[in-house]
Formats: sequence, C-alpha cells, structure tokens
Amino acid sequence: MSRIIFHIDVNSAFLSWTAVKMVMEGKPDIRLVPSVVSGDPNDRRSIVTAASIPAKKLGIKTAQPVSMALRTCPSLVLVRGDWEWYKRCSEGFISICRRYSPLLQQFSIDECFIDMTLRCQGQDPVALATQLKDEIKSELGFTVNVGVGSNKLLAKMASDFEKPDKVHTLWENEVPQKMWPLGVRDLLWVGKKTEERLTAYGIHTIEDLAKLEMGSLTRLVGHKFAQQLHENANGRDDSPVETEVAEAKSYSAERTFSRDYTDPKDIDRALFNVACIVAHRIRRDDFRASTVSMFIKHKDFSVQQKQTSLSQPTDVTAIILNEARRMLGEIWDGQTPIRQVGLGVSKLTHENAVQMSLFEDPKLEYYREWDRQYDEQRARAEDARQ
DNA sequence: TCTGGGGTCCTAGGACCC
DNA sequence: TCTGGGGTCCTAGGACCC
Repeated sequence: MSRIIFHIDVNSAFLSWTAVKMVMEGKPDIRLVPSVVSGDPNDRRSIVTAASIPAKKLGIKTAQPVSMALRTCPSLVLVRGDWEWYKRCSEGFISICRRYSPLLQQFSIDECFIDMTLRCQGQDPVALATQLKDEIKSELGFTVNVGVGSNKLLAKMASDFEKPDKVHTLWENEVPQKMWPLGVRDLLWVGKKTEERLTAYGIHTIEDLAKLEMGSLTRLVGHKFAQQLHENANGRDDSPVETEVAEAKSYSAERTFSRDYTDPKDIDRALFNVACIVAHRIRRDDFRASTVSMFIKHKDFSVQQKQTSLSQPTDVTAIILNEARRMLGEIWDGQTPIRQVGLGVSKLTHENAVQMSLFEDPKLEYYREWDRQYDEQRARAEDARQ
C-alpha cells in the first residue's frame, strides 16, 4: 500500500521559541532582526545554536563560533537558550500533530513524522498539511515547514525545501525533478566526509549518486551505507513511522574548558562533575551500566578514548568515576593540554546487580548514601526552579 | 573564525571458542 | 606439527543526526 507521510519541522526552533516567549513579555520579535541563540556570549568558545532568517541571510550558520558570527554582524542580537521552555513548546506542537494521526514518531525536540495514509483518504494531503501548519502558527505563535511524501525520507527532504511556513510535496514521481538536481550534501546521511569522498570521485548531485553502480559506491563508503545511499538517492525508504519511544542505549556528558587545561586537578574536577551528572541520570531512569567510557579532546580536536567493561552493572557515581580516572591515567601523560573531557556509560540494564561477593566493599554503603544525598539535592534544586 | 553537547550506528581488528 | 573457518564479544575510531 502506498503511504502518505508528513514531516513537521519547526523553523529555527530554538530561536522561534525564544522569540515567542519574548513577544509574550512585550519585547521585540528577534525573528525579524539578525539574532542567534547561543551559549554564554562571554565564553569565547560558545557557538550558534540557532540563527534567525535575517542572520542566516548574512551567512551566519548554526554551529558557527559566536565570535565569528559577531564579526559578520557586530549588531547581532544574542540570546540564551531556555531548555524548560523549549520542552513545553515541543510538547505543544507534538500534541497538535497528534490530532492528525496517532502514528507519530518524534524524531528530535523540533521534528516529527506522522503517518497520514488513513487520514488522507479522499482528502487533499496538501490542504491537510496546510491546515496543520496554520493551526500550529495560530495556537502557538511559531511556524513550521511540513514535508509531504510517500515515505519518511521524501517527507524529510521536502520539509527542508524553501522556508519558513511552507508546505512542500516530494512524491516518488517528483524525485528526478525536485531531488536529483540537489548536491549530494543535501541528501540525508551525507555529511562533510562522505561529500568529500563522493565529490573526489566526481559524484556531485543526488542524481549522480542515484545512477552510480553499486560496486563503486561500496568501495567508496562500505557495503551497508552504500545500499542505504543508493536506495535513498532513488527516493526509496521503507522504514516505518516508529511510534514506540526507544529506551536510551547510552548516556554521556562532556565539558569544554574556556581554555585548554594542563593541571590534573582541573581535569579531575571536570571528570568528577560529568560522572555525577551521568550517574544521576541513569539512577533517575532506573538503569545500571556495564560499560564506562571516557575521552579527552586535544587542542587539534583529535580524540583519545578508552572504555572498560565492569564485572557487574552499576549506578554508583564513585565506581564510574574511579574507572574513568584509571582510564584517564592510561591515555594522558598529565601534561598535554586538554580541550575537553567526556564520560559515558552504555550496556544498560534495568536489572539489579546480584551481589556475588561475600565480602561487600565496606565503602559501598558510603558511596550509595553519597548518591542518595546528591539525588535529593538535585530534586530540591529542580523543585525550586518550578 | 576557530569550532558545544548529546545521541545512534557502523567498521575493523583482535581475542577466544568450537 | 601445523592448519582452517565461523561465530561472538570487546575495543577504538569515525561517521552521521539535531
């Protein structure tokens, strides 16, 4: 059965959402001027999280350093992000999308797919998509793009056409006209590295990719990826709209220093902080982890990482931190400047570890009490913020 | 201009087992 | 004495997404 899928994408999400809040507070609409959402504007290392359309027209891009954006436009308006508010805006637009179909997959905080096959029977999909987009705008005050297609890939590609506040279709029979002329980089899953590899081989457009024979493509990008790229470049994608929310497979946290650090005390403090955050998150979600990983990033952005398997899954901060400290000692000489440090856990389970040892670590009770106090303190801090 | 933070998936090589 | 092939797990590294 041929399907009808919508992809709904909030235009410059974080910027639009911040603007909605500011307008409600009687402040000027930052969507109308060059503006960006960023981290701490005083931090030389903060980057652009979202840019307004006037800012984008000046060449300011997401993920660009704020210092660079300021050079492009000295009068650029900088605003801080507000995660709690973003979550509320996200819930608002998702719940409006749900009115149209229960077959909804949230793809990120500001994007979702809905399967509209049933709802569109005897109805014009574009009219319905337009109605959905207008409903979001009038009820919530921000705009979205809706991409309409016969699968998720085409719907997502379509929502990326002209912005903002637009509905676009990309049916299979429109692929040669609407999708093939685009550069390979515009195809989902083709990032910087893959683009470099493809263009070096003379593959510039999605059409070039669609018509490339599999043998060459496999040599360029590997078997599995080649298959996917070939299907997608031809507009084919049979992946379903996944309505189940998948459980997390890993948790991680990282810190970038305002300048590169060389003092082991500074590195250890950061490692301690990220260990507390990650361990708190897995306890909150009732997970235990069997693998601990950590990494350091150097001046030149090269990364050294290390991971280790635990004999038993754990959610104890001290155990996770001590593994990370041990691994840090194995990859760092204690002198080379470090730009960033990160810690992650994976191989997650909800099962409680069976205590095999007859001689329980006497420190363990202390560690657990420490974690209990930490979690309580976090909970109090969150309550205070509400 | 000098590059955040949080995820998922894939690949390749080595260890180990049958 | 020297050899094979397949499967699985682990680790390091790298690509992509928002």
